[in-house]
Amino acid sequence: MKMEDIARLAGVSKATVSRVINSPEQVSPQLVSRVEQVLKETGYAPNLLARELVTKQTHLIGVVVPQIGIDTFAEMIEGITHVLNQNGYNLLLATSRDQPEEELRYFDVFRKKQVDGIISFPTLLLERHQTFFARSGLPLVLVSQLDPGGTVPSVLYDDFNGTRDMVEYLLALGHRRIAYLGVGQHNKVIDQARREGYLAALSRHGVAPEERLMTQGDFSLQYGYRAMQTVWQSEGEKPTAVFAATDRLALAAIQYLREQGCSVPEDVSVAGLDDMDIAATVHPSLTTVHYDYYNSGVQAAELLLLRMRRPQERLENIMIGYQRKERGSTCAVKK
Amino acid sequence: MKMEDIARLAGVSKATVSRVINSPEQVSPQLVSRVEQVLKETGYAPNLLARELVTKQTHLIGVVVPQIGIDTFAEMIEGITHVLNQNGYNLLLATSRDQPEEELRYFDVFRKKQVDGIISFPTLLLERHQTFFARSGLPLVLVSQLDPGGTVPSVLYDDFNGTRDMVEYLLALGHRRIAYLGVGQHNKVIDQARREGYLAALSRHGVAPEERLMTQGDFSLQYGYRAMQTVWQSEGEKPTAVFAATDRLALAAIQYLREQGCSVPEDVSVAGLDDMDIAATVHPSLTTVHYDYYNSGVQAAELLLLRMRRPQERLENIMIGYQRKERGSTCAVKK
DNA sequence: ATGAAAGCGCTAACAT
DNA sequence: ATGTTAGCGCTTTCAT
Repeated sequence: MKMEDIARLAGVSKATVSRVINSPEQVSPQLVSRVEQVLKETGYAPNLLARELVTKQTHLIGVVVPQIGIDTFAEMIEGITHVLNQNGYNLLLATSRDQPEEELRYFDVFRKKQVDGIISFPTLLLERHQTFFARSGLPLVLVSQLDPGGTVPSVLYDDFNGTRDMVEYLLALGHRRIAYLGVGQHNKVIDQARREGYLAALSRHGVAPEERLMTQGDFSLQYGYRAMQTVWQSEGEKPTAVFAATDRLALAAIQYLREQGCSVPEDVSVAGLDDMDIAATVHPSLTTVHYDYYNSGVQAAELLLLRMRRPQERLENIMIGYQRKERGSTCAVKK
Repeated sequence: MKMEDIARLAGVSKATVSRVINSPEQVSPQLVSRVEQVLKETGYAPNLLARELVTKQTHLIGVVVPQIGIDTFAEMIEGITHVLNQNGYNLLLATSRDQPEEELRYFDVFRKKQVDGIISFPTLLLERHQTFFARSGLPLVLVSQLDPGGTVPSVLYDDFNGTRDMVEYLLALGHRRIAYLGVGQHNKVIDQARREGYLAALSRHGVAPEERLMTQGDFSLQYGYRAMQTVWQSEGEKPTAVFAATDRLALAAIQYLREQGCSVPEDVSVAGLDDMDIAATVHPSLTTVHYDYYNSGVQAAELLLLRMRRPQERLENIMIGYQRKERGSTCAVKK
């Protein structure tokens, strides 16, 4: 069923049907109701591909994230989806599985699909990203990372200060040997700011970092467990506290420590970062750094909407703040 | 930059450019390389809208889920995405927020966008769903729910038996007063099978269900906490065990019990359902019913692919099995 | 206010 | 093997 059929059934021209659908105020009331009648009866659905080919607006936004199954990403996508849908946009979702090439491949698909804009959570920015940013002419927003070229606006997490703050908190509790469980292997950028925050806190308090207390891996619980094990079995005095770059790692670390007959927080304090919703529910409740990931998605979507409406306007990056949550998995070091 | 421009630059016709892109074997090697040269230099990206308008294939699959931020949904979407991307399809993602009307609205958008197929995790099937299934002519797959009309294939979770099995396990441990924390308020269908499984187990062992021990709510931790509280404060003897319809509810219930000075599992056993990945990591580790949600997404996507390739073939529903995981949050009832 | 016709960028049948 | 041409289903001038 196409527009021409509707036109014939209503005894009008294609153009009139199109007007009834898109700008009924331009058509006489009688014809409007006559056409609408037919529209109802037939259950006509306009072919948006055809419309979009003409109008050059697809109301489609391409979104790339490393994964979906991780709470923080899922929350963020939920925020993006909400705002975008609210504004009449649909989202084309893809996962890069931590591979920058995959991400670029999707950028290309998005471009061919004529998306109106792109939101991306990059793993690692390659030179080809820059080329794409410069050439595509598409409205873009980055999450969690800065565009070295300075043309694409970003939504950033204040990981450096969040981590520094938490580690200083541990230092204030009297801890000196503080382990760092990172995620650097897969996602360098996510790890970097946290690692630097950790080091900054130590240096500020005159504590020398020890390689054996620092690990890097991925987001998995298995890795968190093994990382804690590696640290725990390393030569030298045991750490009295652990900062994990994500809550999941922290949870896995606590599990390992518990199995070693070591209780948290009495023997070892453990702090995470993310504040996933169950962090306050489990026991011991997790001391962690809270970020509003849902909101970060909302901000990213709104930033993109802004960019699309006023392409030339210079936009500020948005920094997502943190809150330190002191809960049950940390306490003062034993004398 | 359009195809015509490429044609001009390469000194050939539009049709030849199209052939070089879509079926180079039909073009002489010299022209292929000449055109490809130009394609490279210009960084030409074909407008897929135009192609799709002609070929009537968008390689787009519409996916609707109630939410994204819940682990189980996110895992499932990850499975869908993986298979679909692997097969050259992209996914158009929407969330219904537990509203059947929203879901139908997206079905309509999908249809207009000319998607090649739809995967939906319905909250509640209305009559209009049936109408859509019958009229749209689109390849469809349902998750977690049966099509009453019997035309749309489904991927189902064996919630009835999973729950029954787990509750029988609790009964075998000697528990008789077993609470049920349900999710029925928002998603009737998800709750129904679990509730029936619970009742079936009780009835099989001659235990009369008690209204005061059964609640219904949503997926949130807050609700799980309040539900446990309601049950705990109800008139009558305290339950010795709790079956929660999801792990999240179980975790929240454990938190409430702990705050009441009640230890799990010594005083009260608690079992969940889902086996979210941290279920084995937290303490006490959670006795639960395991489902492979990622795989359910894979199955749904493959079922849809099958349906799209052979539209008339009658397809069997797929049942996702369960595994009972006996862990630390349950034990035999105290004598 | 309405209709006729051109055109969006591509594919595919047909002709050469 | 290559080019010409007619659509795909819509929107949007431009006439009337």
